[in-house]
Amino acid sequence: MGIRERRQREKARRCNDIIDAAEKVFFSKGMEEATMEDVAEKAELSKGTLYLYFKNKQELYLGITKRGLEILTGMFRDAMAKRGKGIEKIEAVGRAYFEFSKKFPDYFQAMVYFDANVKYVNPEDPNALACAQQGKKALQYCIDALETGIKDGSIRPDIDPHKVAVILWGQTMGILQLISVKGHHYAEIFEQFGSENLAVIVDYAFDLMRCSLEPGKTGEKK
Amino acid sequence: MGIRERRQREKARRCNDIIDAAEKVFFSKGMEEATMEDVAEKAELSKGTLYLYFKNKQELYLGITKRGLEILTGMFRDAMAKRGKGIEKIEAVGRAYFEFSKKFPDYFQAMVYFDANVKYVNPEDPNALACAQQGKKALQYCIDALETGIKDGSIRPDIDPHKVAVILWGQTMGILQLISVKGHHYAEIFEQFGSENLAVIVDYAFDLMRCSLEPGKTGEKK
DNA sequence: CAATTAAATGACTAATAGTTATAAATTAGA
DNA sequence: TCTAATTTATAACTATTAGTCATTTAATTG
Repeated sequence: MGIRERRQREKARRCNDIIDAAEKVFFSKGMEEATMEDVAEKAELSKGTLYLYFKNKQELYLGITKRGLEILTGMFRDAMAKRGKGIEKIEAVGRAYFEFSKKFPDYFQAMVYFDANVKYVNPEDPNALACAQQGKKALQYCIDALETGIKDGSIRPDIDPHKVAVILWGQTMGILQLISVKGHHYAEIFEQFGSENLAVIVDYAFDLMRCSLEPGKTGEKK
Repeated sequence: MGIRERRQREKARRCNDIIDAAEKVFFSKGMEEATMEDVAEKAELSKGTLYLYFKNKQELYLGITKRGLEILTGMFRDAMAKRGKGIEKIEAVGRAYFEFSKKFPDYFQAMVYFDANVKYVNPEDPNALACAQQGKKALQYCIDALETGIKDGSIRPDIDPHKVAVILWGQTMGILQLISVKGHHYAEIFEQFGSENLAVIVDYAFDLMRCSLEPGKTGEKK
Protein backbone atom coordinates (compact mmCIF):
# COMPACT_ATOMS: atom_id res chain seq x y z
CA MET A 1 0.00 0.00 0.00
CA GLY A 2 1.34 3.42 -0.96
CA ILE A 3 -0.16 5.42 1.88
CA ARG A 4 3.17 5.91 3.53
CA GLU A 5 4.57 7.19 0.25
CA ARG A 6 1.64 9.48 -0.41
CA ARG A 7 1.95 10.88 3.09
CA GLN A 8 5.60 11.55 2.49
CA ARG A 9 4.81 13.31 -0.77
CA GLU A 10 2.18 15.39 0.96
CA LYS A 11 4.61 16.28 3.69
CA ALA A 12 7.22 17.33 1.14
CA ARG A 13 4.61 19.40 -0.65
CA ARG A 14 3.60 21.11 2.58
CA CYS A 15 7.23 21.89 3.28
CA ASN A 16 7.49 23.43 -0.14
CA ASP A 17 4.34 25.47 0.26
CA ILE A 18 5.63 26.78 3.56
CA ILE A 19 8.95 27.71 2.00
CA ASP A 20 7.06 29.46 -0.80
CA ALA A 21 5.26 31.56 1.76
CA ALA A 22 8.41 32.06 3.80
CA GLU A 23 10.27 33.34 0.75
CA LYS A 24 7.71 36.03 0.15
CA VAL A 25 7.77 37.11 3.76
CA PHE A 26 11.50 36.85 4.41
CA PHE A 27 12.40 38.50 1.12
CA SER A 28 10.12 41.44 1.66
CA LYS A 29 10.84 42.08 5.35
CA GLY A 30 14.23 40.48 5.90
CA MET A 31 15.13 37.47 7.99
CA GLU A 32 15.33 39.45 11.20
CA GLU A 33 12.11 41.43 10.86
CA ALA A 34 9.93 38.70 9.42
CA THR A 35 8.03 36.74 12.05
CA MET A 36 6.90 33.16 12.08
CA GLU A 37 3.38 34.49 12.52
CA ASP A 38 3.76 36.39 9.22
CA VAL A 39 4.85 33.23 7.49
CA ALA A 40 2.03 31.22 9.01
CA GLU A 41 -0.51 33.76 7.83
CA LYS A 42 0.91 33.82 4.31
CA ALA A 43 0.92 30.02 4.25
CA GLU A 44 -2.64 29.95 5.61
CA LEU A 45 -1.60 27.77 8.50
CA SER A 46 -1.22 28.27 12.20
CA LYS A 47 2.16 29.06 13.61
CA GLY A 48 2.30 25.79 15.52
CA THR A 49 2.00 23.91 12.25
CA LEU A 50 5.18 25.49 10.93
CA TYR A 51 7.04 23.89 13.77
CA LEU A 52 5.80 20.46 12.70
CA TYR A 53 7.71 20.93 9.47
CA PHE A 54 10.66 23.07 10.54
CA LYS A 55 12.56 22.80 13.76
CA ASN A 56 12.98 26.54 14.09
CA LYS A 57 13.16 29.81 12.22
CA GLN A 58 16.71 29.25 11.04
CA GLU A 59 15.91 25.85 9.58
CA LEU A 60 13.06 27.44 7.67
CA TYR A 61 15.35 30.16 6.40
CA LEU A 62 17.91 27.56 5.40
CA GLY A 63 15.16 25.87 3.43
CA ILE A 64 15.12 29.01 1.33
CA THR A 65 18.92 29.14 1.25
CA LYS A 66 18.97 25.57 0.00
CA ARG A 67 16.80 26.52 -2.94
CA GLY A 68 19.14 29.36 -3.77
CA LEU A 69 22.15 27.08 -3.60
CA GLU A 70 20.43 24.59 -5.88
CA ILE A 71 19.88 27.32 -8.45
CA LEU A 72 23.48 28.38 -8.05
CA THR A 73 24.93 24.90 -8.54
CA GLY A 74 22.67 24.52 -11.56
CA MET A 75 24.17 27.69 -13.00
CA PHE A 76 27.64 26.36 -12.20
CA ARG A 77 26.82 23.14 -14.03
CA ASP A 78 25.71 25.10 -17.09
CA ALA A 79 28.80 27.25 -16.95
CA MET A 80 30.99 24.16 -16.81
CA ALA A 81 29.16 22.60 -19.72
CA LYS A 82 30.29 25.26 -22.15
CA ARG A 83 33.19 24.18 -24.31
CA GLY A 84 36.49 25.83 -23.64
CA LYS A 85 39.67 25.49 -21.68
CA GLY A 86 39.80 25.14 -17.94
CA ILE A 87 40.61 28.80 -17.42
CA GLU A 88 37.50 29.77 -19.32
CA LYS A 89 35.45 27.32 -17.32
CA ILE A 90 36.58 28.70 -14.01
CA GLU A 91 35.92 32.24 -15.19
CA ALA A 92 32.48 31.17 -16.42
CA VAL A 93 31.76 29.72 -12.99
CA GLY A 94 32.81 32.96 -11.34
CA ARG A 95 30.65 34.96 -13.70
CA ALA A 96 27.75 32.63 -13.07
CA TYR A 97 28.13 33.43 -9.38
CA PHE A 98 28.00 37.13 -10.19
CA GLU A 99 24.94 36.69 -12.42
CA PHE A 100 23.30 34.76 -9.63
CA SER A 101 23.94 37.55 -7.14
CA LYS A 102 22.36 40.07 -9.50
CA LYS A 103 19.45 37.94 -10.63
CA PHE A 104 18.59 36.54 -7.21
CA PRO A 105 19.77 39.10 -4.69
CA ASP A 106 17.48 37.70 -2.03
CA TYR A 107 18.78 34.18 -2.39
CA PHE A 108 22.26 35.62 -2.43
CA GLN A 109 21.51 37.44 0.80
CA ALA A 110 20.36 34.16 2.30
CA MET A 111 23.67 32.59 1.30
CA VAL A 112 25.58 35.43 2.89
CA TYR A 113 23.64 34.76 6.06
CA PHE A 114 24.53 31.09 5.88
CA ASP A 115 28.21 31.75 5.20
CA ALA A 116 28.60 34.39 7.86
CA ASN A 117 26.50 32.86 10.62
CA VAL A 118 26.26 29.10 10.39
CA LYS A 119 29.52 27.83 11.81
CA TYR A 120 28.56 24.33 12.81
CA VAL A 121 26.03 22.31 10.89
CA ASN A 122 23.95 20.00 13.02
CA PRO A 123 23.43 16.82 10.99
CA GLU A 124 19.95 16.65 12.52
CA ASP A 125 18.98 19.76 10.55
CA PRO A 126 18.13 18.59 7.06
CA ASN A 127 18.26 22.01 5.44
CA ALA A 128 21.50 23.08 7.06
CA LEU A 129 22.96 19.77 5.91
CA ALA A 130 21.62 20.20 2.40
CA CYS A 131 23.14 23.69 2.25
CA ALA A 132 26.50 22.32 3.28
CA GLN A 133 26.23 19.62 0.63
CA GLN A 134 25.29 22.07 -2.10
CA GLY A 135 28.19 24.22 -1.01
CA LYS A 136 30.49 21.26 -1.41
CA LYS A 137 29.04 20.53 -4.82
CA ALA A 138 29.65 24.11 -5.94
CA LEU A 139 33.21 23.89 -4.73
CA GLN A 140 33.68 20.63 -6.60
CA TYR A 141 32.81 22.37 -9.86
CA CYS A 142 35.61 24.83 -9.17
CA ILE A 143 38.04 22.03 -8.42
CA ASP A 144 37.06 20.24 -11.63
CA ALA A 145 37.53 23.39 -13.69
CA LEU A 146 40.95 23.97 -12.18
CA GLU A 147 42.03 20.39 -12.82
CA THR A 148 40.80 20.63 -16.39
CA GLY A 149 42.79 23.82 -16.82
CA ILE A 150 45.95 22.27 -15.46
CA LYS A 151 45.58 19.34 -17.87
CA ASP A 152 44.90 21.51 -20.91
CA GLY A 153 47.67 23.93 -20.03
CA SER A 154 45.47 26.97 -19.53
CA ILE A 155 46.17 27.10 -15.78
CA ARG A 156 49.52 27.08 -14.02
CA PRO A 157 50.38 23.50 -13.13
CA ASP A 158 51.93 24.38 -9.78
CA ILE A 159 48.70 25.18 -7.99
CA ASP A 160 46.77 22.87 -5.69
CA PRO A 161 43.23 22.78 -7.12
CA HIS A 162 41.61 22.06 -3.76
CA LYS A 163 43.25 24.95 -2.01
CA VAL A 164 42.81 27.34 -4.90
CA ALA A 165 39.15 26.40 -5.27
CA VAL A 166 38.54 27.35 -1.65
CA ILE A 167 40.44 30.58 -2.19
CA LEU A 168 38.56 31.56 -5.33
CA TRP A 169 35.30 30.72 -3.67
CA GLY A 170 36.14 32.88 -0.68
CA GLN A 171 37.50 35.72 -2.77
CA THR A 172 34.53 35.83 -5.09
CA MET A 173 32.02 35.57 -2.29
CA GLY A 174 33.87 38.36 -0.50
CA ILE A 175 33.69 40.72 -3.42
CA LEU A 176 30.10 39.96 -4.27
CA GLN A 177 29.11 40.38 -0.65
CA LEU A 178 30.97 43.65 -0.42
CA ILE A 179 29.35 44.96 -3.58
CA SER A 180 25.93 43.78 -2.55
CA VAL A 181 26.05 45.17 0.97
CA LYS A 182 28.38 48.15 0.77
CA GLY A 183 28.42 48.84 -2.96
CA HIS A 184 26.35 52.01 -2.77
CA HIS A 185 28.64 53.23 -0.01
CA TYR A 186 31.74 52.87 -2.17
CA ALA A 187 29.90 54.42 -5.07
CA GLU A 188 29.35 57.36 -2.72
CA ILE A 189 32.85 57.79 -1.38
CA PHE A 190 34.49 57.27 -4.79
CA GLU A 191 32.40 59.35 -7.12
CA GLN A 192 34.43 57.91 -9.94
CA PHE A 193 32.60 54.63 -9.89
CA GLY A 194 28.90 55.23 -9.83
CA SER A 195 26.64 52.50 -8.55
CA GLU A 196 25.78 51.38 -12.07
CA ASN A 197 29.46 50.74 -12.60
CA LEU A 198 29.88 48.33 -9.76
CA ALA A 199 29.87 45.59 -12.37
CA VAL A 200 33.14 47.05 -13.59
CA ILE A 201 34.70 46.22 -10.26
CA VAL A 202 33.64 42.63 -10.63
CA ASP A 203 35.02 42.44 -14.16
CA TYR A 204 38.23 43.88 -12.86
CA ALA A 205 38.33 41.29 -10.11
CA PHE A 206 37.89 38.46 -12.59
CA ASP A 207 40.73 39.86 -14.67
CA LEU A 208 42.99 39.85 -11.64
CA MET A 209 42.01 36.36 -10.60
CA ARG A 210 42.49 35.07 -14.10
CA CYS A 211 45.86 36.71 -14.12
CA SER A 212 46.86 34.87 -10.98
CA LEU A 213 45.95 31.51 -12.51
CA GLU A 214 47.47 31.78 -15.95
CA PRO A 215 50.74 30.03 -16.62
CA GLY A 216 54.00 31.72 -17.57
CA LYS A 217 54.25 34.02 -14.60
CA THR A 218 57.32 35.25 -12.89
CA GLY A 219 55.75 34.19 -9.62
CA GLU A 220 55.13 30.65 -10.79
CA LYS A 221 56.52 28.10 -8.43
CA LYS A 222 58.78 25.28 -9.53
CA MET B 1 33.89 76.67 34.06
CA GLY B 2 34.90 73.19 33.01
CA ILE B 3 31.84 71.38 34.27
CA ARG B 4 30.51 70.84 30.80
CA GLU B 5 33.85 69.37 29.78
CA ARG B 6 34.10 67.18 32.85
CA ARG B 7 30.59 65.93 32.22
CA GLN B 8 31.53 65.06 28.69
CA ARG B 9 34.61 63.19 29.88
CA GLU B 10 32.49 61.31 32.37
CA LYS B 11 30.01 60.45 29.70
CA ALA B 12 32.77 59.17 27.42
CA ARG B 13 34.16 57.14 30.28
CA ARG B 14 30.77 55.62 31.02
CA CYS B 15 30.42 54.71 27.36
CA ASN B 16 33.76 53.01 27.52
CA ASP B 17 32.96 51.13 30.70
CA ILE B 18 29.74 49.93 29.15
CA ILE B 19 31.58 48.76 26.05
CA ASP B 20 34.09 46.99 28.29
CA ALA B 21 31.24 45.09 29.90
CA ALA B 22 29.52 44.52 26.58
CA GLU B 23 32.68 43.02 25.10
CA LYS B 24 32.89 40.44 27.84
CA VAL B 25 29.25 39.51 27.45
CA PHE B 26 28.99 39.62 23.65
CA PHE B 27 32.26 37.80 23.16
CA SER B 28 31.35 35.00 25.51
CA LYS B 29 27.72 34.49 24.46
CA GLY B 30 27.62 35.94 20.96
CA MET B 31 25.77 39.00 19.72
CA GLU B 32 22.49 37.15 19.30
CA GLU B 33 22.41 35.32 22.61
CA ALA B 34 23.75 38.09 24.81
CA THR B 35 21.05 40.25 26.34
CA MET B 36 21.09 43.88 27.30
CA GLU B 37 20.23 42.75 30.81
CA ASP B 38 23.45 40.68 30.84
CA VAL B 39 25.45 43.71 29.80
CA ALA B 40 23.74 45.92 32.37
CA GLU B 41 24.55 43.47 35.11
CA LYS B 42 28.18 43.17 34.06
CA ALA B 43 28.42 46.97 33.90
CA GLU B 44 26.72 47.26 37.31
CA LEU B 45 24.06 49.51 35.87
CA SER B 46 20.38 49.17 35.13
CA LYS B 47 19.27 48.28 31.66
CA GLY B 48 17.56 51.63 31.18
CA THR B 49 20.87 53.38 31.74
CA LEU B 50 22.43 51.58 28.80
CA TYR B 51 19.89 53.23 26.57
CA LEU B 52 20.97 56.66 27.77
CA TYR B 53 24.36 55.94 26.22
CA PHE B 54 23.50 53.71 23.28
CA LYS B 55 20.50 54.03 21.04
CA ASN B 56 20.04 50.28 20.76
CA LYS B 57 21.74 46.95 20.91
CA GLN B 58 23.30 47.27 17.48
CA GLU B 59 24.84 50.63 18.27
CA LEU B 60 26.38 49.09 21.36
CA TYR B 61 27.73 46.20 19.33
CA LEU B 62 29.12 48.63 16.78
CA GLY B 63 30.87 50.37 19.66
CA ILE B 64 32.81 47.13 20.03
CA THR B 65 33.27 46.83 16.28
CA LYS B 66 34.69 50.33 16.19
CA ARG B 67 37.35 49.35 18.71
CA GLY B 68 38.26 46.38 16.57
CA LEU B 69 38.51 48.51 13.48
CA GLU B 70 40.73 50.97 15.30
CA ILE B 71 43.09 48.16 16.23
CA LEU B 72 43.01 46.96 12.64
CA THR B 73 43.81 50.33 11.10
CA GLY B 74 46.60 50.68 13.65
CA MET B 75 48.02 47.39 12.42
CA PHE B 76 47.64 48.59 8.85
CA ARG B 77 49.54 51.76 9.71
CA ASP B 78 52.38 49.72 11.20
CA ALA B 79 52.42 47.44 8.18
CA MET B 80 52.65 50.41 5.87
CA ALA B 81 55.45 51.93 7.92
CA LYS B 82 57.85 49.11 7.14
CA ARG B 83 60.34 49.97 4.46
CA GLY B 84 59.93 48.20 1.16
CA LYS B 85 58.32 48.49 -2.20
CA GLY B 86 54.61 48.98 -2.74
CA ILE B 87 53.98 45.33 -3.44
CA GLU B 88 55.53 44.43 -0.11
CA LYS B 89 53.46 47.05 1.62
CA ILE B 90 50.21 45.75 0.23
CA GLU B 91 51.14 42.21 1.16
CA ALA B 92 52.08 43.38 4.64
CA VAL B 93 48.67 45.01 4.96
CA GLY B 94 46.98 41.78 3.90
CA ARG B 95 49.01 39.80 6.36
CA ALA B 96 48.21 42.29 9.08
CA TYR B 97 44.54 41.64 8.38
CA PHE B 98 45.15 37.92 8.75
CA GLU B 99 47.09 38.40 11.98
CA PHE B 100 44.24 40.53 13.25
CA SER B 101 41.69 37.82 12.50
CA LYS B 102 43.78 35.28 14.41
CA LYS B 103 44.72 37.49 17.33
CA PHE B 104 41.29 39.07 17.78
CA PRO B 105 38.76 36.57 16.46
CA ASP B 106 35.95 38.20 18.41
CA TYR B 107 36.62 41.64 17.00
CA PHE B 108 36.93 40.03 13.60
CA GLN B 109 33.55 38.40 14.10
CA ALA B 110 32.10 41.79 14.96
CA MET B 111 33.50 43.14 11.71
CA VAL B 112 31.97 40.28 9.77
CA TYR B 113 28.66 41.18 11.33
CA PHE B 114 29.11 44.80 10.31
CA ASP B 115 30.13 43.93 6.76
CA ALA B 116 27.38 41.41 6.21
CA ASN B 117 24.51 43.17 7.95
CA VAL B 118 24.90 46.92 8.05
CA LYS B 119 23.88 48.10 4.62
CA TYR B 120 22.95 51.68 5.31
CA VAL B 121 24.72 53.73 7.94
CA ASN B 122 22.51 56.23 9.70
CA PRO B 123 24.64 59.33 10.28
CA GLU B 124 22.79 59.76 13.58
CA ASP B 125 24.48 56.60 14.85
CA PRO B 126 27.93 57.65 16.01
CA ASN B 127 29.38 54.16 16.20
CA ALA B 128 28.04 53.02 12.84
CA LEU B 129 29.48 56.18 11.38
CA ALA B 130 32.83 55.66 13.07
CA CYS B 131 32.95 52.10 11.74
CA ALA B 132 32.34 53.35 8.24
CA GLN B 133 35.08 55.94 8.66
CA GLN B 134 37.57 53.43 9.97
CA GLY B 135 36.69 51.17 7.06
CA LYS B 136 37.44 53.99 4.69
CA LYS B 137 40.71 54.66 6.45
CA ALA B 138 41.73 51.02 6.12
CA LEU B 139 40.89 51.12 2.44
CA GLN B 140 42.96 54.27 2.02
CA TYR B 141 46.02 52.42 3.29
CA CYS B 142 45.48 49.87 0.54
CA ILE B 143 45.12 52.58 -2.06
CA ASP B 144 48.30 54.28 -0.84
CA ALA B 145 50.25 51.03 -0.98
CA LEU B 146 49.06 50.36 -4.51
CA GLU B 147 49.96 53.85 -5.66
CA THR B 148 53.39 53.52 -4.08
CA GLY B 149 53.84 50.23 -5.88
CA ILE B 150 52.90 51.68 -9.21
CA LYS B 151 55.38 54.50 -8.73
CA ASP B 152 58.24 52.24 -7.67
CA GLY B 153 57.51 49.73 -10.41
CA SER B 154 56.66 46.82 -8.14
CA ILE B 155 52.99 46.83 -9.22
CA ARG B 156 51.56 46.78 -12.74
CA PRO B 157 50.95 50.36 -13.82
CA ASP B 158 47.71 49.53 -15.63
CA ILE B 159 45.58 48.96 -12.57
CA ASP B 160 43.22 51.45 -10.97
CA PRO B 161 44.29 51.65 -7.32
CA HIS B 162 40.83 52.59 -6.08
CA LYS B 163 39.10 49.70 -7.76
CA VAL B 164 41.83 47.22 -6.94
CA ALA B 165 41.88 48.30 -3.31
CA VAL B 166 38.18 47.54 -3.01
CA ILE B 167 38.76 44.22 -4.72
CA LEU B 168 41.64 43.19 -2.49
CA TRP B 169 39.71 44.26 0.56
CA GLY B 170 36.71 42.18 -0.49
CA GLN B 171 38.78 39.19 -1.51
CA THR B 172 40.79 39.14 1.67
CA MET B 173 37.79 39.63 3.87
CA GLY B 174 36.05 36.84 1.99
CA ILE B 175 38.82 34.35 2.56
CA LEU B 176 39.36 35.26 6.19
CA GLN B 177 35.64 35.05 6.82
CA LEU B 178 35.44 31.70 5.10
CA ILE B 179 38.36 30.33 7.07
CA SER B 180 37.06 31.72 10.31
CA VAL B 181 33.48 30.48 9.89
CA LYS B 182 33.79 27.39 7.75
CA GLY B 183 37.47 26.54 8.11
CA HIS B 184 36.90 23.48 10.27
CA HIS B 185 34.34 22.28 7.78
CA TYR B 186 36.81 22.39 4.90
CA ALA B 187 39.43 20.81 7.10
CA GLU B 188 36.92 18.00 7.52
CA ILE B 189 35.90 17.47 3.92
CA PHE B 190 39.46 17.76 2.62
CA GLU B 191 41.47 15.66 5.02
CA GLN B 192 44.55 16.88 3.22
CA PHE B 193 44.48 20.26 4.89
CA GLY B 194 44.02 19.83 8.60
CA SER B 195 42.67 22.72 10.60
CA GLU B 196 46.14 23.70 11.77
CA ASN B 197 47.05 24.18 8.11
CA LEU B 198 44.39 26.69 7.31
CA ALA B 199 47.10 29.30 7.47
CA VAL B 200 48.57 27.64 4.41
CA ILE B 201 45.45 28.54 2.48
CA VAL B 202 45.89 32.16 3.43
CA ASP B 203 49.55 32.12 2.40
CA TYR B 204 48.51 30.59 -0.86
CA ALA B 205 45.90 33.29 -1.36
CA PHE B 206 48.45 36.03 -0.79
CA ASP B 207 50.73 34.39 -3.35
CA LEU B 208 47.95 34.44 -5.89
CA MET B 209 46.97 38.02 -5.19
CA ARG B 210 50.57 39.12 -5.35
CA CYS B 211 50.84 37.32 -8.64
CA SER B 212 47.90 39.25 -10.04
CA LEU B 213 49.50 42.58 -9.12
CA GLU B 214 53.05 42.08 -10.27
CA PRO B 215 54.11 43.65 -13.55
CA GLY B 216 55.30 41.78 -16.59
CA LYS B 217 52.28 39.60 -17.10
CA THR B 218 50.79 38.33 -20.27
CA GLY B 219 47.44 39.62 -19.07
CA GLU B 220 48.71 43.12 -18.46
CA LYS B 221 46.56 45.68 -20.21
CA LYS B 222 47.90 48.35 -22.51
C1' DC C 1 18.75 76.19 50.76
C1' DA C 2 15.39 76.05 47.15
C1' DA C 3 15.04 75.41 42.27
C1' DT C 4 16.65 73.53 38.22
C1' DT C 5 18.94 70.26 35.53
C1' DA C 6 21.05 65.81 34.65
C1' DA C 7 21.66 60.87 35.56
C1' DA C 8 19.87 56.57 36.92
C1' DT C 9 16.45 53.31 37.98
C1' DG C 10 13.26 49.44 37.59
C1' DA C 11 8.80 48.40 36.59
C1' DC C 12 6.31 48.21 32.35
C1' DT C 13 4.94 47.22 27.37
C1' DA C 14 5.03 45.00 23.19
C1' DA C 15 6.66 41.68 20.32
C1' DT C 16 7.71 37.14 19.17
C1' DA C 17 10.13 32.40 19.17
C1' DG C 18 8.89 28.25 20.51
C1' DT C 19 5.65 24.77 23.37
C1' DT C 20 1.72 22.12 24.52
C1' DA C 21 -2.79 20.58 25.55
C1' DT C 22 -6.64 19.89 22.76
C1' DA C 23 -9.23 19.06 18.64
C1' DA C 24 -9.97 17.52 13.93
C1' DA C 25 -9.04 14.49 10.36
C1' DT C 26 -7.31 10.26 8.58
C1' DT C 27 -6.36 5.39 8.62
C1' DA C 28 -6.63 0.55 10.07
C1' DG C 29 -8.82 -3.26 11.98
C1' DA C 30 -12.95 -5.85 13.33
C1' DT D 1 -19.81 0.53 8.91
C1' DC D 2 -18.21 1.53 13.46
C1' DT D 3 -14.38 2.17 16.75
C1' DA D 4 -9.65 2.67 18.15
C1' DA D 5 -5.30 4.39 16.94
C1' DT D 6 -2.56 7.54 14.68
C1' DT D 7 -1.44 11.56 12.33
C1' DT D 8 -2.03 16.48 11.44
C1' DA D 9 -3.44 20.97 12.82
C1' DT D 10 -4.69 24.46 16.00
C1' DA D 11 -4.67 28.36 19.13
C1' DA D 12 -3.92 29.54 23.56
C1' DC D 13 0.06 29.79 26.43
C1' DT D 14 4.94 30.59 28.29
C1' DA D 15 9.22 32.66 28.47
C1' DT D 16 12.32 35.84 26.90
C1' DT D 17 13.90 40.23 25.84
C1' DA D 18 14.42 44.83 23.30
C1' DG D 19 13.18 49.08 24.22
C1' DT D 20 10.26 52.86 27.01
C1' DC D 21 8.83 55.87 30.65
C1' DA D 22 7.29 57.66 34.99
C1' DT D 23 9.68 58.27 39.11
C1' DT D 24 13.64 58.82 42.09
C1' DT D 25 18.21 60.28 43.19
C1' DA D 26 22.13 63.17 42.59
C1' DA D 27 24.45 67.17 41.08
C1' DT D 28 24.48 72.11 39.93
C1' DT D 29 23.17 76.82 40.22
C1' DG D 30 21.73 81.23 41.94
